[in-house]
Amino acid sequence: MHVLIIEDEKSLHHEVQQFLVQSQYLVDSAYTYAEASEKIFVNSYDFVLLDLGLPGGDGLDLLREARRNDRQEASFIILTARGAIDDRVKGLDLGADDYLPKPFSLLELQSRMQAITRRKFGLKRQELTFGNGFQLDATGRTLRYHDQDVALTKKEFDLLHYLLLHKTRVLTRLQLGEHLWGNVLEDDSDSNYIDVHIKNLRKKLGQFAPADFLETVRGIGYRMAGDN
Amino acid sequence: MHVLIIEDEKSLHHEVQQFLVQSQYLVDSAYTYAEASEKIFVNSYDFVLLDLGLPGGDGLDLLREARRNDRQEASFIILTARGAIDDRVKGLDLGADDYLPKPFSLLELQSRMQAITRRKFGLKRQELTFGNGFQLDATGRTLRYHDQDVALTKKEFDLLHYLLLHKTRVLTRLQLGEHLWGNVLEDDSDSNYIDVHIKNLRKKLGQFAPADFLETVRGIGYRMAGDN
DNA sequence: ACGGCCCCATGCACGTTCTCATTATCGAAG
DNA sequence: CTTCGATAATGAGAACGTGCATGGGGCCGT
Repeated sequence: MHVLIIEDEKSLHHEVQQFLVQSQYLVDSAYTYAEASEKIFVNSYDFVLLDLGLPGGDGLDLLREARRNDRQEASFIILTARGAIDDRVKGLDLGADDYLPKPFSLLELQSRMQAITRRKFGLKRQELTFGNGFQLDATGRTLRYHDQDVALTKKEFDLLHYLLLHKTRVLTRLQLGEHLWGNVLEDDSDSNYIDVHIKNLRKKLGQFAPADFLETVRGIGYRMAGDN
Repeated sequence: MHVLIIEDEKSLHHEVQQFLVQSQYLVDSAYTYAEASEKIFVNSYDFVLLDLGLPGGDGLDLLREARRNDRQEASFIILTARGAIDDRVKGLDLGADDYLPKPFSLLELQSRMQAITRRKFGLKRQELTFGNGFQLDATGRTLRYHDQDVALTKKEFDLLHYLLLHKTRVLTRLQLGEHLWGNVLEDDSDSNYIDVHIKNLRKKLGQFAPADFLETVRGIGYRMAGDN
């Protein structure tokens, strides 16, 4: 999951960053309006944490811009100073997904992000199931097949998780690269490392059950089949 | 175990503090509302001892704030003046775990804390068992393997105890650092002292039985496996 | 002052990720 | 049905990152 932190206050920024990195998110940083604007335009994120009191411009403009051309599918969480109710209302009007009054604890941030993810993908529980017996727990970062653990590396897990969230949708290598590796859009790297990870994933899953649910869509990308 | 004492009356505060430090807790202190508020938001605790008659604000607000979308996983124990029944009721309503009418004995405090710990982790007895023959007694701070004592240092014991309480859950170095060393998040110490303690622990336990129940989760942290 | 414990620095070992060369497979066109 | 170009899968190994082992120094309590 690719997250952008927009916050000018250094220590808070750093704290949140550390926490998210530890929690296995892929984190980008912006400290000013200009920086944020560029990154939002160039990259594609799953979450944007947006502080409003930015040097160089009104943070809400960023949200407005991003929502206008829906190239940015990120969920926005607004970080407001305590009591700035106006900003909250305006933010939610503009399509923010949630707001978080400062000061907030990291646990709270985490649970909001999880809640948003669940809402966004219409999940009821934290676990994702697929392929007749596999069960992925995003919080514990574990995968099980009928009660036995399946050991995956970090990248393998992230890849599987992302495919699973967008089940039945075809994901291009570009999209996977952006959200899981933070690659910029245009670098058409002739590398095939995503293919390699797909292969490794199939191999590991294949030890338990035929991994035909992870389909190749020739010329486009990969896709996780829905259950039947 | 990380404890925050919120109490403005100096001598009582000091007395409790001394006692808890002696009992091998990791103790933080707050004497005012503002101080308490900051510490609660920055750190993560296992217990918060909360006096309600605070200078600078109503202590119940702290509890309310903390409980609003699980900001803190800490257990709150409210310290009430004798007879202030209203506060007790309000406190328990807001999700306090217990209350303690002043004056109270330190032994009583200790037994309440132990009771809460047992409740929180669903334990019936005081002892935690694991790895086919090990038995950890939290009160006596002793570890035995089939009736023979295993000598552990303070940090080794605390580490083992904490992992055991959260059995099957992966604990990051960050979490261990916060709860056992009281580290704040931002010091990104690239130190490996937690690894060292893990190693020493494994070595000591390994003298009695294979210590494979203490698993490494690469890139994340450590985890105590459940018994089979 | 002494001993033990805790923290830190270093070097090594191993697992993970990525690159590259090669082989297999697909799909369109003849 | 066959051929051919494009695309994907594979295997091997290089580069990188992370955890583990070890020993020394400093700090604390006795």
